[in-house]
Amino acid sequence: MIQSGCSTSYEQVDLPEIFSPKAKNSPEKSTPEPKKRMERPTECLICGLKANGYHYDVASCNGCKTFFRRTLLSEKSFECKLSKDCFDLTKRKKPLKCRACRHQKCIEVGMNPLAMEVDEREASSSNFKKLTKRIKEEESDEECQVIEVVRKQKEIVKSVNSLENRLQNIIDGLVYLEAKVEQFRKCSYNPRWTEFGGLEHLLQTECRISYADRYGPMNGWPLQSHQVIPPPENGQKFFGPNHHPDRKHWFFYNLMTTVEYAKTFMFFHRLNSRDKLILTRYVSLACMNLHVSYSSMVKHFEVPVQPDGTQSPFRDDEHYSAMVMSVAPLIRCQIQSIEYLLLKAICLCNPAVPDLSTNAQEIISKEREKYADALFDHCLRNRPEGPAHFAQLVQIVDVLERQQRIQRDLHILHIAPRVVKLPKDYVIHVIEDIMNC
Amino acid sequence: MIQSGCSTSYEQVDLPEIFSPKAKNSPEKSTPEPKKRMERPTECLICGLKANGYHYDVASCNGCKTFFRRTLLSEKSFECKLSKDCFDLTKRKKPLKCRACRHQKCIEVGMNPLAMEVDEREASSSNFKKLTKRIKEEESDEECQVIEVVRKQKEIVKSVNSLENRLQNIIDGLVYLEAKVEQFRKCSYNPRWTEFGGLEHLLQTECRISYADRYGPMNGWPLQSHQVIPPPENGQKFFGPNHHPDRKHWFFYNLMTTVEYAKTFMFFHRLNSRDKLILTRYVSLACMNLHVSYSSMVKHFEVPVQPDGTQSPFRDDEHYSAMVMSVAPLIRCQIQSIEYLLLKAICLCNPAVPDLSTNAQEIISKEREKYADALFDHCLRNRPEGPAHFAQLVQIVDVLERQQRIQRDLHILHIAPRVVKLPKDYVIHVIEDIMNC
DNA sequence: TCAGGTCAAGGTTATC
DNA sequence: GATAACCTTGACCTGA
Ligand SMILES: [Zn+2]
Ligand SMILES: [Zn+2]
Ligand SMILES: [Zn+2]
Ligand SMILES: [Zn+2]
Repeated sequence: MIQSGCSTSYEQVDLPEIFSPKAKNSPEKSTPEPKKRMERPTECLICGLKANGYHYDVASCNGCKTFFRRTLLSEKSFECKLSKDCFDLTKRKKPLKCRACRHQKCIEVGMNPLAMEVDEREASSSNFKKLTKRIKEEESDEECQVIEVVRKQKEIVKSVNSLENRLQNIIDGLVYLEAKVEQFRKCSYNPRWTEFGGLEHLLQTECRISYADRYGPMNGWPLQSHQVIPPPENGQKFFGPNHHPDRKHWFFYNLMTTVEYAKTFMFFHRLNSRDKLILTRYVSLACMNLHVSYSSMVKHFEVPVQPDGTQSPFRDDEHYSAMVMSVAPLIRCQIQSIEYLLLKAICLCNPAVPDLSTNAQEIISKEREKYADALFDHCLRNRPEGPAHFAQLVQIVDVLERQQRIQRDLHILHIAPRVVKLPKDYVIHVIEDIMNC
Repeated sequence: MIQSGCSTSYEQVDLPEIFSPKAKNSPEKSTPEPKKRMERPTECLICGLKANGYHYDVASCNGCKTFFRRTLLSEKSFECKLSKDCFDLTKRKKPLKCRACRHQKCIEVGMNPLAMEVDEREASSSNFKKLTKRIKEEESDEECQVIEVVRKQKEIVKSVNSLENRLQNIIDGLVYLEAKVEQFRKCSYNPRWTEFGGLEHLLQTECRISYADRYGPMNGWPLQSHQVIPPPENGQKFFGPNHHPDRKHWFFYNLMTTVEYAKTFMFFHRLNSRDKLILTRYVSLACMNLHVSYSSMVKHFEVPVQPDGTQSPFRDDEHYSAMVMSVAPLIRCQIQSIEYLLLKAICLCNPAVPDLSTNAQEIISKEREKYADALFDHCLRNRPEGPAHFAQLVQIVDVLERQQRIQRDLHILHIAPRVVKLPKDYVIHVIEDIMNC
């Protein structure tokens, strides 16, 4: 099952398999290979000069490393005085001197602020907060007084920059969140899926994303290839309450992760319980699909690999077509990481979900607008054919919508009837709650 | 017979014990130790912070350890901008930041560059050369001069470097040869031992080591435990011309291998036939013993294990003692692979073998010197107590000498009389030629 | 290896 | 335009 990245939810037939090694031969593949962390990097992904290693997870030079750290920990914000492409190396061989563009590029190539070791002082009094804290709705909270003073001094500057900053903050927030989500997937938290409550329970309980910090990464991941149990032919592996502390049930875990992802959004907490339930029940599958499809694309179209190293091959052409359904559009428009993040937020903020209260519709609609604006702005700045590209990206939302409908239909037709016959403690409630709607 | 690694040469023979662990209490060692290395060190002798162990023979912290290595291997020299007492902890509680004084202090407290594992490139750095040379010659220069002189001596360094290269080449050659020898032992070449000519024939014929390439490894080795025929109680297994193509007579094969090993040495071909015969007849047994004992040590096997997986268990304490005779000293001094290789070459180059021509004595003597020099140098660089360790290693040659004498005496007393009575095609000539001398 | 730290060099801005 | 005060940068250092 590509969407979960798990070929074994209950058994192999439940949902179409979408990935296979065959997929490599897809004629659509033309992504330029981003270099993997295998060899010594040669070129700084930010400025193009000689890289001297990986810094904050990105092949980069010493200068860009220091720059990223400095700017993140500083209180300043920058503004490009040219055309916001000073570090676009497709347009020029050498970047121009521009801190705004340089910082932007650092984020775009994926510099990870979580790799930074900041103490509390630093973390609380700096730009770091912007990138690592979720964006605060309209006005910023009170921070320490020193910063308050600084802010007042720079009020004028700020108002000029505010829109740009706001969009940047949105992106920074999503970048940060995604990093946390990935940590969560890799962490050793692994509840017994059959004992885990349903969606409602998931929504009522505390946010689990931060468990990653408490639990730390799963020991021994990624697994060695001989440890990776191939998905059994009969698909029975995950039937029943078999639970290995270091093996995750990825369909379950990815769905849960997506719900936790939703729970970190500020607007989400302005919804009432019923709306929360309705929204997550509907959108989680599509969000998860986008997540897994994007990961697959980034990994060059191979079988999706979960953080533990397990793969989910699929069996036939039908499954293959089902996969292409959401992966192909991503590849076609060469989606980039920030675009993906904004798109996922847009998927989450779906005001068209049936049965939402009017209030929820309003809130969610406003939120979607925010992310859509940010995506549009981002496209304008970073794509030659900005508006057209934006339109292409938005179409992906429709694809995801159709895809999740198909998956649910298949589940209801083929899986649910079997699940009914299963012993009660064989049922994974989160999956059933989400898939049967 | 443990020394051959085969308890079945012709039959099981008991060797008397002549060597006991007591022998390790060499009376020569009584140097007054300046500082004991017994307990965990608490304080870095250079900077006064918490030491995390001994580095380069000195209780020191990780920082000072790293600093010493870096500065020694660098070409730079430093200069104190204050009064050369920045690391004088009697004058201040915390040292000042000063690389000149820190490096100086490292030398003063006795950090030993010979404990550094440097490759050739690194070793050619001037700072390293200077300090190692000084320590070797036990000069006590004024420390400040050391660094001054370093620059002026860069030319000398180059000539010293060539010696280093030569020593490294010697080691490289032995490492390569050993790999070939091991291949040979594992290969499927397995002549009928009773039809095989004697030592003279072995010397006259082509080098067999390279047969390994032609024959390839023996199929099915190592044998499964159920395939390993336990040595028969009566020791008759290898009596007679029984020959299995995939079972080797290890006493015969190991001796043959040792002669082939000798034949690969350049100096060996400068000897006349008579000297070749005399030399190999005498030294092959000891060389083979060293080989088998070392393998046993490496494999943590009390009983020597042959490449096919067969073992040679021994029956009682007497056999055990006989084995310990040459294995125990190896374990005691924690012999390392390169030391073993050099030691084996030294064993081979024995100018004291009776009846050698004067010419041969000269050649062999020179050769032994070469390997002994290399071993000494290697100990100096890699062992904290280099010279003492070297002495310990050389003592092993004496042990091997006594051991082979005992083995031969036993053979002549107990085995040879029986062999005489055997049918002619039951005799393994290589063994008889070597053991009856 | 890659975090954070340091600081000389060079650039920028403020002031005269 | 000169001078000083301040900021930015990145090579290099340190240690886990
Ligand atoms: Zn760079
Ligand atoms: Zn710019
Ligand atoms: Zn120290
Ligand atoms: Zn000093």
